Amino acid sequence: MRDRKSERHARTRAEILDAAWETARAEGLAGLTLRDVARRVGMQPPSLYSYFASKDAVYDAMFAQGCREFLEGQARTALTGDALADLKAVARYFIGFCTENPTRYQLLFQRTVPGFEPSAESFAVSEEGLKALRGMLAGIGVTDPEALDLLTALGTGLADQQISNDPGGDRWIRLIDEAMEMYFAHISKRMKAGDAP
Amino acid sequence: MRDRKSERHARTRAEILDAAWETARAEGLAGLTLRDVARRVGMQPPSLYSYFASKDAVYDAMFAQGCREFLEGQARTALTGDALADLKAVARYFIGFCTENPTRYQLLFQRTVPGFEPSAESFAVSEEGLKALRGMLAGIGVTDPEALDLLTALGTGLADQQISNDPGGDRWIRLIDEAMEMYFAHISKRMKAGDAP
DNA sequence: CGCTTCTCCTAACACAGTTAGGATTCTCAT
DNA sequence: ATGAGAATCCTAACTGTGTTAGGAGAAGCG
Repeated sequence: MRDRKSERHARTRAEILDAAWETARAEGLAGLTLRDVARRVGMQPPSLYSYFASKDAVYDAMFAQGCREFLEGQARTALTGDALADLKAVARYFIGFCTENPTRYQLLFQRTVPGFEPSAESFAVSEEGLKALRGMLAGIGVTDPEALDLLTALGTGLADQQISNDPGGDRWIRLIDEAMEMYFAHISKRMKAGDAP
Repeated sequence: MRDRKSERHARTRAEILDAAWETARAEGLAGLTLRDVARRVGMQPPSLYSYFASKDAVYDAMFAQGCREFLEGQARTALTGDALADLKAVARYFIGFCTENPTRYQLLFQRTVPGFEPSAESFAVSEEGLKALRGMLAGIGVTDPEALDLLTALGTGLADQQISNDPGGDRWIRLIDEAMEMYFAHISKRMKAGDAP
């Protein structure tokens, strides 16, 4: 039978989470206030504690939700088999995801919230996303951990820069393409050199 | 004549700043508390307001000090004239500076403190550091803004990754070298291609 | 209908940054 | 040396934060 009680609970929880995202986008991640969230959903602040054990639990739920969104978008990114083109597509997706919602990026990848650390549960979701990303790259032929680190550094660096400079601009597309070409040339050369003796 | 009054003021101010760095390193940047700083220097919290107008002013002073430290170290980085070697040296200095004191890096480059934005004055010091860095790179032959963005992204990405993975390790030296070789090959190719028609 | 459980409330606490206002002490020209 | 003036440092108190305690009322289910 339908469990009306827990359905209602989940619905309210989602409502609170939405309100939390609203405040976070408006006031910044650190500017998020339980009192503000409560006002938005028409409750008194302590009432939120029926749905989240603490403010950190709210951040944690936002984190997990962000990871899930990342995964969904990732699954929609079509690959062609052309390594360089796919590399560009993955990078574009990643940086597009980051710039689309800087608050979310900040929470997921910059870990900029004062004392917050994702719970084991949420972290697992995050790991799943990374695994999928790594799978994509392996499909392209990038498996060397050092090369992967290089690529990761390039990706997060570009995203950071993009967000702090002109989020929403499109100069970054050129920059990403250039970066990926640079990276592709590098690993191609290395693979030709035959690093596995 | 010696102005004993302002000397004493400056001395106490420096003392407070040191205490602030101590707490920041121990508790994290966001965990810095005026009450904690006051306890460390043997004062009551409100007394700090004779030296700093607000908590943000403390962050601001820390920011400016960090920038000055960056400049000093930068001036000590000797260049040889060999472009690739110099590129590596600059990158190593940058990332060494970042990993040496992650708290300082966080304040200077990640801007992770809740509502803090550096004042115009402190920001000027920061700009001076960037100008010097840009000068170094120009000396090596890197002036193309897009190439510079690419390099910046690579540098901050590597620093971020290094700090969150194994600060103090030395694997990053290899990674930096590899990154700089990759970057150098890229701009060399581009310059040969003759991007200036 | 009656029992249980959940929801949401008010009151209050601890701990931030910060302000007000007043002793005390230091500095320096007279 | 001494008194005016300024700087230092204090206590008390305010606002806004997250959070806890405890209870009134509604919702759901037999």
